[in-house]
Amino acid sequence: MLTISQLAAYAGVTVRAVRHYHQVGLLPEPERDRSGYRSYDAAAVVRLIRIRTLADAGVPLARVQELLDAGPEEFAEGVRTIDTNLRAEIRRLQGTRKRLARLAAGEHLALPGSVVGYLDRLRGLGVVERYIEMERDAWIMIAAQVPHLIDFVIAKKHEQLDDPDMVKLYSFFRGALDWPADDPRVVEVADIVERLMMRAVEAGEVGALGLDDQFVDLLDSTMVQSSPAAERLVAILEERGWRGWTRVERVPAERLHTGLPPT
Amino acid sequence: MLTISQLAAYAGVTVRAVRHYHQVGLLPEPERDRSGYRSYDAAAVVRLIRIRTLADAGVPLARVQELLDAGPEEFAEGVRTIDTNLRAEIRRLQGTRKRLARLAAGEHLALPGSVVGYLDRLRGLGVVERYIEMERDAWIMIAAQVPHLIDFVIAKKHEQLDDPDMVKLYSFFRGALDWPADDPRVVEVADIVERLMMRAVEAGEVGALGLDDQFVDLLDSTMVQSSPAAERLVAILEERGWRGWTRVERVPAERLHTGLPPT
DNA sequence: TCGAGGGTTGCCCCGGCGTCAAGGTCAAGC
DNA sequence: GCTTGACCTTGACGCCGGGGCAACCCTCGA
Repeated sequence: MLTISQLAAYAGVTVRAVRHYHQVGLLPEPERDRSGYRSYDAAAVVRLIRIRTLADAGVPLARVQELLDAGPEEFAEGVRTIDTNLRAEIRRLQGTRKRLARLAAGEHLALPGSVVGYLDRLRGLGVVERYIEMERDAWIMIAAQVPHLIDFVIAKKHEQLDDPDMVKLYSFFRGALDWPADDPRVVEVADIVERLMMRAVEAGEVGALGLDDQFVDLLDSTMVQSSPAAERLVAILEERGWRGWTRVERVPAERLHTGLPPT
Repeated sequence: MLTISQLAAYAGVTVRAVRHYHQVGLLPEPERDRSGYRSYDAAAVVRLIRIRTLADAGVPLARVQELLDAGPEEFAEGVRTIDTNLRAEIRRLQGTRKRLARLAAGEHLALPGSVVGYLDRLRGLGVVERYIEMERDAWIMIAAQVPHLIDFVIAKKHEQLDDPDMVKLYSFFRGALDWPADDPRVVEVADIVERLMMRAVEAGEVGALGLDDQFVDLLDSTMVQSSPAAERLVAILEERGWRGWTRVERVPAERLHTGLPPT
């Protein structure tokens, strides 16, 4: 006969665990010897190893109980389910490994791939990292608010970037953050933006993304505060009858939306 | 800005979990709007997704805290460790799947492969299943008591089975369980056993496996009670000066051990 | 104006043991 | 025979990562 520690060691569990199984009724209490020690037979070994095999597979002890006391067909059915779950868990862990590797590589897991690709395109245009980071944060917020629209919106932005005027506008973010407010080039940029806005209105691109007003204000104020030149740019446009940036309005009447302009 | 449910949904966690992270200080409490609602920014999204990536990898929240607040090299080192653990966990689960399949197939996980092979050899000799089951239980107990010796002992048993006399002895368990006690063949078997024991003594095979006396008694009594013929066999041997079965003694003096005879 | 569907805090609950605490038993060595 | 140290016993509390629920507040659309 076996002592509890022999039993436990052979099955690869702790003595504490075996007693726990007694407590919850999963393993029947065996006979005791005259000193009160539990004394186990082969059936206990077999049952304990079955318990551990199932428990190692992540099966809750209560379910282990049911399975071991069930008929062979219910048992087989249960094991199939467990194995399916195990496979799923293995795949989940493999996915986690990939995400972990991306995290370690400094990738931005908070953004869908489409947005990352878009930001890379901006980087390719020479846009400074400071601006990219602002825009990235904005996209994170947008993706969180309207995740189902994000790929569609990004596709729109890519289309816009095919317009040379839009590329010129982005060149504003290549060095313009350092321009003084009275730099004459700011006026040139304003002209470009106005042309873009007119075209957007003509194309009927007056969508509402469903972003809340507060957030739009936040994006606009981030833009305005990013540099004196940016502040000036927005002021010029407002003089010409365009209010806002993220969501542009023609003052006083029509509410326009350019399909989500930069920050 | 995001509400807690937008944040939670985007990161794929529950609202409850986000609040839990606030409680344990893992995610800083954000600003509140005028109605007291939490209001999240992009940094919170990034942090939450990092938390989840690590937590999904099985990292305890306290360790997640340390990692996220650590320098890049400590972070990288930590991630390496986590990934190693993940790989180990995946391998563990794959092993569990195999064991589960064996369990479902009705295999005896409680026995090392060497013993299973030995029992199969007995089956091949035509030994009846009733006896095999008795012997299997005995081997489970032996394996549990002296796991480090089991393969060695089984190798010995295989050697013994190369002896034609031993094969004849096992043929006893092919039908002899049904023999009457006064069957003359029992005496023949006793002769065979005696020859085997003599040879074991000559070969100096007088080992002590370290099995406890109680257990040896149990095995012997199981043997004796298995059939009238078995009882008779043991009685004959005792008359001739051999006591015991599992651990044989030459009466009155030398204590012999045959290298673990059957049951 | 009202109800549905958010949000808030606070507290208890779970599984699967680990970890004491406070003793009893047993074999071995002196 | 006595001590030592390794084992055994029961019982109670601790741990993690939240889930669930109560009871209330806030906001928005019909």
